[in-house]
Amino acid sequence: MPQLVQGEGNRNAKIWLIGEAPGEQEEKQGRPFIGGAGKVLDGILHEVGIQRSDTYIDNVIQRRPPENNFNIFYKDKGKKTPTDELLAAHQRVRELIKAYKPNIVVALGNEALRALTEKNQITHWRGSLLECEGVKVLPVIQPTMVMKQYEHRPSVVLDLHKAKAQSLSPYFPPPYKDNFRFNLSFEETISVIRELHEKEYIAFDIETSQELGQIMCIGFGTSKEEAVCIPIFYSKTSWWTAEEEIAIIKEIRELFAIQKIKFIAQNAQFDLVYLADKWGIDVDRVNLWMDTMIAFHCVYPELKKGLSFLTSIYTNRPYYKNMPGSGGGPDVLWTYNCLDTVVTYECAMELRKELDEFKTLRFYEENSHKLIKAIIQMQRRGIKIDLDRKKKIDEALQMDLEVATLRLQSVVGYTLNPASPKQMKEFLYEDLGLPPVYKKNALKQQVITADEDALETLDERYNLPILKLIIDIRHINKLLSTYIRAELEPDDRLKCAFIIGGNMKDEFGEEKKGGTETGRLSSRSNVYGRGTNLQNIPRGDLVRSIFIPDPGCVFINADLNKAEARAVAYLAREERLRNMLDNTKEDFYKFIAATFFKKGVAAITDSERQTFKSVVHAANYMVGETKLGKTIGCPKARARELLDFYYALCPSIKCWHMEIKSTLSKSKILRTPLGRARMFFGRWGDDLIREGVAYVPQSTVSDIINLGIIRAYPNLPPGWEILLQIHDAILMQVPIETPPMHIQKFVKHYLEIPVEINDKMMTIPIDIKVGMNWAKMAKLEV
DNA sequence: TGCAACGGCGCC
DNA sequence: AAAGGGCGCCGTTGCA
Repeated sequence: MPQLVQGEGNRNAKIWLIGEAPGEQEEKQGRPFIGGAGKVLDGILHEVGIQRSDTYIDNVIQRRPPENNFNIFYKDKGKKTPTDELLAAHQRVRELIKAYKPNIVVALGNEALRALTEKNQITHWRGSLLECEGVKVLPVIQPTMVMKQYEHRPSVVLDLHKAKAQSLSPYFPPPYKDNFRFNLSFEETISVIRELHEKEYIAFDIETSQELGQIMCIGFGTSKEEAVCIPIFYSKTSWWTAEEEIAIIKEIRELFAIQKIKFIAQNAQFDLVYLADKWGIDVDRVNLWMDTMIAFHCVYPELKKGLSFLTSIYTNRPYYKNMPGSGGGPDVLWTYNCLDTVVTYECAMELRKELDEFKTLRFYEENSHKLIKAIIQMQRRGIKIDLDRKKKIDEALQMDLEVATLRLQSVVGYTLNPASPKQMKEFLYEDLGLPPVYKKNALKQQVITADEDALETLDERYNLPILKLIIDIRHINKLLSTYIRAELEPDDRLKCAFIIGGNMKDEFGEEKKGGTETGRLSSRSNVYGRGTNLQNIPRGDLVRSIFIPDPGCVFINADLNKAEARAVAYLAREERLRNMLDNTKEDFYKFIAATFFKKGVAAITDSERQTFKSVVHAANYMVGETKLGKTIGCPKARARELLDFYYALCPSIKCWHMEIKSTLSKSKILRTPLGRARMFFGRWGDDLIREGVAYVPQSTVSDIINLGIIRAYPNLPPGWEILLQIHDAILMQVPIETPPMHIQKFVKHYLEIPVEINDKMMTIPIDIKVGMNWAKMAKLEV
């Protein structure tokens, strides 16, 4: 007879935790939440500062279902009709809540959510303050899910913080008194827009139709409960007459030009690009004051940053993205639009306070925020493409591909697709019977692979020229499909989107993680789905040669010299490394190699230099000997020796690693010299420390280059444009007649930025190159 | 036919 | 014992 697991703890506690059903361990010991899930829960409670003894913990169902399969409590497969047992269990929990009236009940998981509120989908409702028997209910993702997918943990931590705050009183927060205005006449619309002129803060949001490529409506929120929505399109036609539409858009354009209004948006890049493209709004002149997505991403880059997630953290509004879609008529879209703006307004105000608490508000304002407009212009401009050259390269590669494919077929005897990992593995490890080569996949599992490394290894060992051919075919495929055939804009330019912090892709507002965790920019295809990532264009001549400056211009490439190595030297207070980088006239990596081999710098070969470049990189970022040995092609012991040499030469590097570890263990927050503060949520361990070790110098460097863009952008002389940011470099174009001296002066003035790190000023020198296409860039001669 | 997961690969 | 961090895009595959 299965044992019932009774609730545990103090029923008079202010905070209750209700789970789904006991698991194996719970059943054995007759206590709730004591197995793996219990450990997870305890850890989070500890982190949040809730004593388990100050809670009452129970489950909806008190007996363990066979195989932990909760579905047995439903009569049908669709999980719609609860059995009598489940209904009784719902009743029991509700009666208990009614009798004891805790200040708040945390519903852990979908079944608890259902039992207390009859709602579904914990991932939607988590963090929303709901009600049961007059008591506050906060749905939270269940610890079991955190065990399976660790990335759910942060939301549980944040939600339990909210639960703790709400447990102080039994009262619900005051309800929102929403005042949303829409469905106005033309005259009312014009006058409403003019009323907006007097507002200090306005949150705005557009709803678009990808299908029509149109802005459907625009909403303006002027407090956390007041908003107006102005429709433009509905159901494939304009809402207004042509004259009215022109007049309204003109009014909106004027509104956005008012400098004293502080504009707020969630992911302003998206809205501003549309507003500029469709309505001719002058992005440069909009006084954007706060971008909630970018701000949130500054501190919490690991978390989702969609509006619904922010809403659950910074407001008391319940989840609202479940409103009916287009079937609900125009009012639904407009209400939704209004809600988005008031929520954005409230989140902005709360985020502001939080950034201030984290002492990173200034960083947000001076760095991330100011970057937004500069980046929008880069995205809108794009780069000119040499169409003739592109066509020739396409044809040549296509030809090469066909020849190589035919040869492959004739050797193999059937149509083997080198782009298919499945077919390749069968070919290598079954047909040819070669011993499998392994690698670690994204989940850190050892898996059999047929990647380029494996092909090269096998070719070396067994001399199989066919593998070289396969590598060639893959290269050509990659070049053609990813780069040469990237979709151009209607104006034949290649454009991309730069992402500062997160991006929501789909039109239902479903959250998609985006942006980098390190403060770098990322690049991808733009909001229209055209273009591609322009930060990973192959370095060889072939592809880069199709990128050309506009007529009358030349490309200027400005890159920060050994930026990350310098940052590490300063961050680690590694005097010798700092001195070598700042004061050694010889090549830095050759110098280190020469020290190791105890011979002159001149005698160092290129391959020796490359080896030590890898060693420095590996040692700085806590790469192990195995991986290093693999990268530079030497036995593990040799790699160990090289690492030890470097650590002995620059002993402070290891101290710096320890420092990062100690800071992370204390606060989970790392602060960079530029004032960027990030909270870490990862599982404690070496991976987390390695992440921290990579994060600080990486973000420092990208923040410096971005600061350069911010400083240069408003001061660009006529005809000068910033085209790309590639982590530690920027690509610009300038009029061809610009004197080299002028270029050098400008670049050094705006881009070489002294930064104080550990009481010393670090200035990363900039190398400037110039050229008529991106492949042929030569050092700028002054 | 559309979608998500995955392997593979380009860059810093 | 062994361990690199950070991105985005393409094609294939398997599932709905």
